[in-house]
Amino acid sequence: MRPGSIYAAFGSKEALFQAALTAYYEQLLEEMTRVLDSHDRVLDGLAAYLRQLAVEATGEVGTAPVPACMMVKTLLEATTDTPGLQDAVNDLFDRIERDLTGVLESARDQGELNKGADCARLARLWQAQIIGLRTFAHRRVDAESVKLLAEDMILLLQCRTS
Amino acid sequence: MRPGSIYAAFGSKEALFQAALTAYYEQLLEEMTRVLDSHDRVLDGLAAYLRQLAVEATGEVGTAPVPACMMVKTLLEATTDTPGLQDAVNDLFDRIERDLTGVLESARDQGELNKGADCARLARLWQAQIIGLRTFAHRRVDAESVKLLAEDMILLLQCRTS
DNA sequence: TTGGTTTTTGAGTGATCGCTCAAATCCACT
DNA sequence: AGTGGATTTGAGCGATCACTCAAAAACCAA
Repeated sequence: MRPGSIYAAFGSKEALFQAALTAYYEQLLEEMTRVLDSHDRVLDGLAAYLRQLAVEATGEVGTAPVPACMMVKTLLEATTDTPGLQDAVNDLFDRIERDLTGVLESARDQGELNKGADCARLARLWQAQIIGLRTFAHRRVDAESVKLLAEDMILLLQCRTS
Repeated sequence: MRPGSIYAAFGSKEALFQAALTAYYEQLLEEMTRVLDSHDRVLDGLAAYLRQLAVEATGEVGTAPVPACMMVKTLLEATTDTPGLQDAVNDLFDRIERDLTGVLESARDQGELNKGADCARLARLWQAQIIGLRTFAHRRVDAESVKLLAEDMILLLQCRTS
Protein backbone atom coordinates (compact mmCIF):
# COMPACT_ATOMS: atom_id res chain seq x y z
CA MET A 1 0.00 0.00 0.00
CA ARG A 2 1.30 3.40 -0.94
CA PRO A 3 0.70 6.67 0.87
CA GLY A 4 -2.10 7.77 -1.44
CA SER A 5 -4.33 4.86 -0.52
CA ILE A 6 -3.78 5.40 3.18
CA TYR A 7 -4.52 9.11 2.99
CA ALA A 8 -7.61 8.36 0.90
CA ALA A 9 -8.84 6.02 3.62
CA PHE A 10 -7.88 7.93 6.76
CA GLY A 11 -7.26 11.53 5.74
CA SER A 12 -4.22 12.17 7.89
CA LYS A 13 -1.44 10.44 9.70
CA GLU A 14 -2.98 11.36 13.04
CA ALA A 15 -6.38 9.96 12.09
CA LEU A 16 -4.74 6.71 11.03
CA PHE A 17 -2.88 6.59 14.30
CA GLN A 18 -6.05 7.20 16.27
CA ALA A 19 -7.82 4.38 14.45
CA ALA A 20 -4.90 2.08 15.21
CA LEU A 21 -4.94 3.17 18.84
CA THR A 22 -8.62 2.42 19.21
CA ALA A 23 -8.15 -0.98 17.57
CA TYR A 24 -5.31 -1.59 20.00
CA TYR A 25 -7.55 -0.78 22.95
CA GLU A 26 -10.23 -3.11 21.65
CA GLN A 27 -7.74 -5.96 21.37
CA LEU A 28 -6.53 -5.24 24.89
CA LEU A 29 -10.06 -5.29 26.29
CA GLU A 30 -10.93 -8.44 24.37
CA GLU A 31 -7.91 -10.31 25.68
CA MET A 32 -8.49 -9.19 29.26
CA THR A 33 -12.14 -10.23 29.05
CA ARG A 34 -11.09 -13.59 27.64
CA VAL A 35 -8.74 -14.26 30.56
CA LEU A 36 -11.27 -13.08 33.12
CA ASP A 37 -14.00 -15.24 31.64
CA SER A 38 -11.82 -18.31 31.90
CA HIS A 39 -11.62 -18.01 35.68
CA ASP A 40 -14.37 -18.55 38.21
CA ARG A 41 -13.24 -15.92 40.66
CA VAL A 42 -12.69 -12.42 39.29
CA LEU A 43 -9.60 -11.84 41.41
CA ASP A 44 -8.10 -15.07 40.14
CA GLY A 45 -8.69 -13.86 36.62
CA LEU A 46 -7.00 -10.55 37.29
CA ALA A 47 -4.03 -12.35 38.82
CA ALA A 48 -3.82 -14.64 35.81
CA TYR A 49 -3.95 -11.65 33.50
CA LEU A 50 -1.04 -10.00 35.28
CA ARG A 51 0.96 -13.23 35.16
CA GLN A 52 0.25 -13.53 31.46
CA LEU A 53 1.43 -9.96 30.87
CA ALA A 54 4.65 -10.79 32.68
CA VAL A 55 5.30 -13.81 30.48
CA GLU A 56 4.38 -12.04 27.25
CA ALA A 57 6.44 -8.97 28.07
CA THR A 58 9.60 -10.99 28.56
CA GLY A 59 8.96 -13.18 25.53
CA GLU A 60 9.54 -16.31 27.59
CA VAL A 61 7.39 -18.54 25.45
CA GLY A 62 8.22 -19.04 21.80
CA THR A 63 6.90 -15.61 20.86
CA ALA A 64 8.95 -12.47 20.69
CA PRO A 65 8.60 -10.05 23.61
CA VAL A 66 5.54 -7.87 23.25
CA PRO A 67 6.39 -4.30 22.23
CA ALA A 68 5.69 -1.42 24.57
CA CYS A 69 2.05 -0.57 25.27
CA MET A 70 0.80 1.69 22.51
CA MET A 71 -1.54 3.52 24.87
CA VAL A 72 1.18 4.27 27.40
CA LYS A 73 3.57 5.46 24.70
CA THR A 74 0.87 7.69 23.27
CA LEU A 75 -0.06 9.03 26.70
CA LEU A 76 3.55 10.01 27.39
CA GLU A 77 4.18 11.43 23.94
CA ALA A 78 0.96 13.35 23.23
CA THR A 79 1.21 17.07 23.97
CA THR A 80 -1.00 20.12 23.67
CA ASP A 81 -0.08 20.48 20.01
CA THR A 82 -1.74 17.16 19.29
CA PRO A 83 -5.00 17.84 21.15
CA GLY A 84 -6.95 15.24 19.20
CA LEU A 85 -4.55 12.51 20.19
CA GLN A 86 -4.51 13.65 23.79
CA ASP A 87 -8.29 13.54 23.94
CA ALA A 88 -8.41 10.13 22.28
CA VAL A 89 -5.86 8.45 24.51
CA ASN A 90 -7.41 9.92 27.64
CA ASP A 91 -10.80 8.68 26.53
CA LEU A 92 -9.41 5.18 26.06
CA PHE A 93 -7.75 5.19 29.47
CA ASP A 94 -11.04 6.33 30.98
CA ARG A 95 -12.74 3.43 29.27
CA ILE A 96 -10.23 0.98 30.70
CA GLU A 97 -10.75 2.48 34.12
CA ARG A 98 -14.52 2.02 33.75
CA ASP A 99 -14.05 -1.52 32.44
CA LEU A 100 -11.83 -2.42 35.37
CA THR A 101 -14.16 -0.73 37.83
CA GLY A 102 -17.03 -2.79 36.50
CA VAL A 103 -15.01 -5.96 36.82
CA LEU A 104 -14.12 -5.15 40.40
CA GLU A 105 -17.72 -4.27 41.22
CA SER A 106 -18.85 -7.64 40.03
CA ALA A 107 -16.11 -9.13 42.21
CA ARG A 108 -17.49 -7.16 45.14
CA ASP A 109 -21.03 -8.27 44.36
CA GLN A 110 -19.89 -11.86 44.48
CA GLY A 111 -18.30 -11.40 47.85
CA GLU A 112 -14.68 -11.41 46.71
CA LEU A 113 -14.22 -7.90 48.05
CA ASN A 114 -15.64 -6.39 51.19
CA LYS A 115 -18.89 -4.49 50.75
CA GLY A 116 -17.42 -1.05 51.21
CA ALA A 117 -14.61 -1.39 48.67
CA ASP A 118 -13.93 1.66 46.49
CA CYS A 119 -13.84 -0.11 43.15
CA ALA A 120 -12.91 2.91 41.05
CA ARG A 121 -9.97 3.61 43.30
CA LEU A 122 -8.93 -0.03 43.18
CA ALA A 123 -9.24 0.07 39.40
CA ARG A 124 -6.81 2.97 39.24
CA LEU A 125 -4.40 1.13 41.53
CA TRP A 126 -4.65 -1.95 39.35
CA GLN A 127 -4.16 0.07 36.18
CA ALA A 128 -1.04 1.61 37.64
CA GLN A 129 0.26 -1.87 38.45
CA ILE A 130 -0.25 -3.01 34.87
CA ILE A 131 1.48 0.09 33.54
CA GLY A 132 4.34 -0.37 36.00
CA LEU A 133 4.77 -4.04 35.21
CA ARG A 134 4.71 -3.70 31.45
CA THR A 135 7.01 -0.70 31.45
CA PHE A 136 9.42 -2.28 33.90
CA ALA A 137 9.54 -5.39 31.75
CA HIS A 138 11.15 -3.38 28.97
CA ARG A 139 14.34 -3.20 30.95
CA ARG A 140 16.94 -5.84 30.23
CA VAL A 141 15.98 -7.89 33.26
CA ASP A 142 15.70 -11.64 33.58
CA ALA A 143 12.26 -13.10 33.11
CA GLU A 144 12.26 -14.37 36.67
CA SER A 145 12.41 -10.85 38.10
CA VAL A 146 9.43 -9.79 36.05
CA LYS A 147 7.44 -12.79 37.18
CA LEU A 148 8.35 -12.11 40.80
CA LEU A 149 7.27 -8.53 40.30
CA ALA A 150 3.91 -9.70 39.03
CA GLU A 151 3.55 -12.00 42.05
CA ASP A 152 4.37 -9.15 44.39
CA MET A 153 1.74 -6.97 42.75
CA ILE A 154 -0.82 -9.73 43.03
CA LEU A 155 -0.01 -10.19 46.71
CA LEU A 156 -0.24 -6.47 47.29
CA LEU A 157 -3.62 -6.21 45.74
CA GLN A 158 -4.89 -9.26 47.58
CA CYS A 159 -3.81 -7.79 50.89
CA ARG A 160 -5.53 -4.58 49.88
CA THR A 161 -8.74 -6.11 48.65
CA SER A 162 -9.45 -8.76 51.25
CA MET B 1 23.12 28.28 20.16
CA ARG B 2 23.20 27.03 16.61
CA PRO B 3 23.59 23.40 15.48
CA GLY B 4 27.28 23.75 14.76
CA SER B 5 28.18 24.53 18.34
CA ILE B 6 26.14 21.63 19.66
CA TYR B 7 27.70 19.16 17.25
CA ALA B 8 31.14 20.53 18.07
CA ALA B 9 30.48 19.84 21.75
CA PHE B 10 28.62 16.53 21.59
CA GLY B 11 29.32 15.01 18.18
CA SER B 12 25.86 13.70 17.45
CA LYS B 13 22.25 14.11 18.38
CA GLU B 14 22.27 10.78 20.18
CA ALA B 15 25.36 11.65 22.21
CA LEU B 16 23.72 14.90 23.25
CA PHE B 17 20.61 13.02 24.22
CA GLN B 18 22.60 10.53 26.26
CA ALA B 19 24.34 13.32 28.10
CA ALA B 20 20.98 14.91 28.87
CA LEU B 21 19.61 11.56 30.01
CA THR B 22 22.50 11.00 32.38
CA ALA B 23 22.09 14.52 33.77
CA TYR B 24 18.40 13.77 34.24
CA TYR B 25 19.22 10.62 36.20
CA GLU B 26 21.63 12.52 38.40
CA GLN B 27 18.99 15.13 39.20
CA LEU B 28 16.53 12.36 39.99
CA LEU B 29 18.94 10.64 42.34
CA GLU B 30 19.90 13.91 43.98
CA GLU B 31 16.29 14.81 44.68
CA MET B 32 15.43 11.37 46.01
CA THR B 33 18.46 11.44 48.27
CA ARG B 34 17.47 14.87 49.51
CA VAL B 35 13.99 13.70 50.47
CA LEU B 36 15.29 10.51 52.08
CA ASP B 37 17.87 12.43 54.10
CA SER B 38 15.20 14.72 55.49
CA HIS B 39 13.41 11.81 57.17
CA ASP B 40 14.57 9.75 60.11
CA ARG B 41 13.06 6.48 58.99
CA VAL B 42 13.93 5.31 55.48
CA LEU B 43 10.43 4.05 54.78
CA ASP B 44 8.99 7.41 55.80
CA GLY B 45 11.35 9.03 53.35
CA LEU B 46 10.26 6.75 50.54
CA ALA B 47 6.61 7.45 51.32
CA ALA B 48 7.29 11.18 51.32
CA TYR B 49 9.07 10.86 47.99
CA LEU B 50 6.10 9.11 46.43
CA ARG B 51 3.73 11.73 47.83
CA GLN B 52 5.93 14.46 46.41
CA LEU B 53 5.92 12.80 42.99
CA ALA B 54 2.13 12.71 43.10
CA VAL B 55 1.91 16.42 43.86
CA GLU B 56 4.53 17.41 41.30
CA ALA B 57 3.01 15.25 38.57
CA THR B 58 -0.39 16.87 38.88
CA GLY B 59 1.06 20.37 39.17
CA GLU B 60 -1.02 21.04 42.25
CA VAL B 61 1.33 23.60 43.71
CA GLY B 62 2.09 26.75 41.79
CA THR B 63 4.41 24.93 39.41
CA ALA B 64 3.38 23.41 36.11
CA PRO B 65 2.90 19.65 36.05
CA VAL B 66 6.19 17.82 35.64
CA PRO B 67 6.67 16.42 32.14
CA ALA B 68 6.86 12.68 31.58
CA CYS B 69 9.88 10.85 32.97
CA MET B 70 12.68 11.09 30.44
CA MET B 71 14.04 7.69 31.40
CA VAL B 72 10.70 5.94 30.97
CA LYS B 73 10.09 7.62 27.63
CA THR B 74 13.55 6.61 26.47
CA LEU B 75 13.10 3.06 27.72
CA LEU B 76 9.87 2.69 25.76
CA GLU B 77 11.18 4.38 22.63
CA ALA B 78 14.69 2.94 22.33
CA THR B 79 14.94 0.02 19.91
CA THR B 80 17.63 -2.24 18.54
CA ASP B 81 18.55 0.35 15.93
CA THR B 82 19.61 2.70 18.71
CA PRO B 83 21.76 0.22 20.65
CA GLY B 84 23.76 2.93 22.38
CA LEU B 85 20.67 4.51 23.80
CA GLN B 86 19.26 1.17 24.85
CA ASP B 87 22.45 0.34 26.69
CA ALA B 88 22.58 3.76 28.32
CA VAL B 89 19.01 3.79 29.58
CA ASN B 90 19.26 0.23 30.85
CA ASP B 91 22.44 1.12 32.66
CA LEU B 92 20.70 4.05 34.34
CA PHE B 93 17.73 1.94 35.39
CA ASP B 94 20.16 -0.60 36.81
CA ARG B 95 21.78 2.18 38.78
CA ILE B 96 18.44 3.28 40.18
CA GLU B 97 17.68 -0.28 41.13
CA ARG B 98 21.01 -0.52 42.94
CA ASP B 99 20.46 2.84 44.61
CA LEU B 100 17.04 1.78 45.81
CA THR B 101 18.32 -1.59 46.91
CA GLY B 102 20.97 0.10 48.98
CA VAL B 103 18.40 2.38 50.55
CA LEU B 104 16.20 -0.57 51.44
CA GLU B 105 19.15 -2.50 52.83
CA SER B 106 19.94 0.31 55.16
CA ALA B 107 16.29 0.30 56.17
CA ARG B 108 16.58 -3.39 56.88
CA ASP B 109 19.77 -2.88 58.85
CA GLN B 110 17.98 -0.36 61.01
CA GLY B 111 15.18 -2.78 61.73
CA GLU B 112 12.55 -1.16 59.51
CA LEU B 113 12.29 -4.35 57.47
CA ASN B 114 12.45 -7.92 58.67
CA LYS B 115 15.87 -9.53 58.51
CA GLY B 116 15.12 -11.81 55.59
CA ALA B 117 13.74 -9.13 53.27
CA ASP B 118 14.76 -9.41 49.61
CA CYS B 119 15.80 -5.81 49.12
CA ALA B 120 16.57 -6.07 45.40
CA ARG B 121 13.16 -7.53 44.77
CA LEU B 122 11.54 -4.84 46.88
CA ALA B 123 13.52 -2.23 44.97
CA ARG B 124 12.09 -3.49 41.69
CA LEU B 125 8.59 -3.42 43.16
CA TRP B 126 9.13 0.11 44.35
CA GLN B 127 10.54 1.19 41.00
CA ALA B 128 7.49 -0.23 39.26
CA GLN B 129 5.27 1.75 41.64
CA ILE B 130 7.08 4.98 40.81
CA ILE B 131 6.82 4.29 37.09
CA GLY B 132 3.15 3.41 37.43
CA LEU B 133 2.34 6.47 39.49
CA ARG B 134 4.14 8.98 37.29
CA THR B 135 2.77 7.49 34.10
CA PHE B 136 -0.75 7.26 35.45
CA ALA B 137 -0.56 10.88 36.52
CA HIS B 138 -0.29 11.93 32.89
CA ARG B 139 -3.91 11.06 32.36
CA ARG B 140 -6.42 13.88 32.69
CA VAL B 141 -7.33 12.79 36.16
CA ASP B 142 -8.05 14.92 39.21
CA ALA B 143 -5.16 15.52 41.59
CA GLU B 144 -7.01 13.77 44.40
CA SER B 145 -7.04 10.46 42.52
CA VAL B 146 -3.30 10.61 42.01
CA LYS B 147 -2.72 11.35 45.67
CA LEU B 148 -4.97 8.48 46.68
CA LEU B 149 -3.05 6.25 44.30
CA ALA B 150 0.19 7.25 45.99
CA GLU B 151 -1.33 6.49 49.40
CA ASP B 152 -2.49 3.09 48.18
CA MET B 153 0.99 2.29 46.92
CA ILE B 154 2.53 3.35 50.21
CA LEU B 155 0.07 1.17 52.11
CA LEU B 156 0.80 -1.75 49.82
CA LEU B 157 4.49 -1.51 50.34
CA GLN B 158 4.14 -1.13 54.07
CA CYS B 159 2.01 -4.24 54.24
CA ARG B 160 4.65 -5.99 52.14
CA THR B 161 7.66 -4.81 54.06
CA SER B 162 6.58 -5.16 57.65
C1' DT C 1 -18.13 -6.82 -23.18
C1' DT C 2 -19.25 -2.56 -21.61
C1' DG C 3 -19.51 1.58 -18.65
C1' DG C 4 -19.03 3.62 -14.33
C1' DT C 5 -17.17 3.63 -9.80
C1' DT C 6 -13.63 2.77 -6.55
C1' DT C 7 -8.98 2.01 -5.44
C1' DT C 8 -4.05 2.03 -6.15
C1' DT C 9 -0.16 3.88 -8.05
C1' DG C 10 4.03 6.66 -9.16
C1' DA C 11 5.74 10.85 -9.29
C1' DG C 12 6.27 14.64 -7.05
C1' DT C 13 5.39 18.82 -3.51
C1' DG C 14 7.47 21.83 0.15
C1' DA C 15 9.08 21.40 4.83
C1' DT C 16 11.91 19.65 8.11
C1' DC C 17 15.46 16.46 9.47
C1' DG C 18 20.42 15.48 11.17
C1' DC C 19 24.54 17.24 10.16
C1' DT C 20 28.84 19.84 8.09
C1' DC C 21 32.09 23.49 7.38
C1' DA C 22 34.51 27.63 6.11
C1' DA C 23 34.41 32.03 7.71
C1' DA C 24 33.47 35.23 11.30
C1' DT C 25 33.73 36.21 16.04
C1' DC C 26 35.20 35.96 20.67
C1' DC C 27 38.52 35.81 24.36
C1' DA C 28 42.65 35.23 27.31
C1' DC C 29 47.24 36.49 27.46
C1' DT C 30 51.21 39.37 26.24
C1' DA D 1 46.76 46.87 20.69
C1' DG D 2 48.04 42.42 18.85
C1' DT D 3 48.07 37.49 18.46
C1' DG D 4 46.72 32.63 18.66
C1' DG D 5 43.34 29.24 19.92
C1' DA D 6 38.64 28.18 20.93
C1' DT D 7 33.88 28.95 19.85
C1' DT D 8 29.87 30.48 17.21
C1' DT D 9 27.73 31.46 13.08
C1' DG D 10 25.11 31.26 8.70
C1' DA D 11 24.66 28.93 4.75
C1' DG D 12 23.65 24.90 2.92
C1' DC D 13 24.15 19.57 2.18
C1' DG D 14 21.36 15.21 1.14
C1' DA D 15 17.74 12.49 3.26
C1' DT D 16 13.49 11.91 5.00
C1' DC D 17 9.15 13.85 6.40
C1' DA D 18 3.76 14.26 5.77
C1' DC D 19 1.11 14.70 2.11
C1' DT D 20 -1.16 15.39 -2.83
C1' DC D 21 -2.91 14.24 -7.30
C1' DA D 22 -3.57 12.93 -12.05
C1' DA D 23 -3.47 8.82 -14.31
C1' DA D 24 -3.62 3.86 -14.37
C1' DA D 25 -5.60 -0.27 -12.70
C1' DA D 26 -8.99 -3.05 -10.57
C1' DC D 27 -13.54 -3.91 -9.61
C1' DC D 28 -18.43 -4.90 -10.53
C1' DA D 29 -23.25 -4.66 -12.03
C1' DA D 30 -25.75 -4.73 -16.36
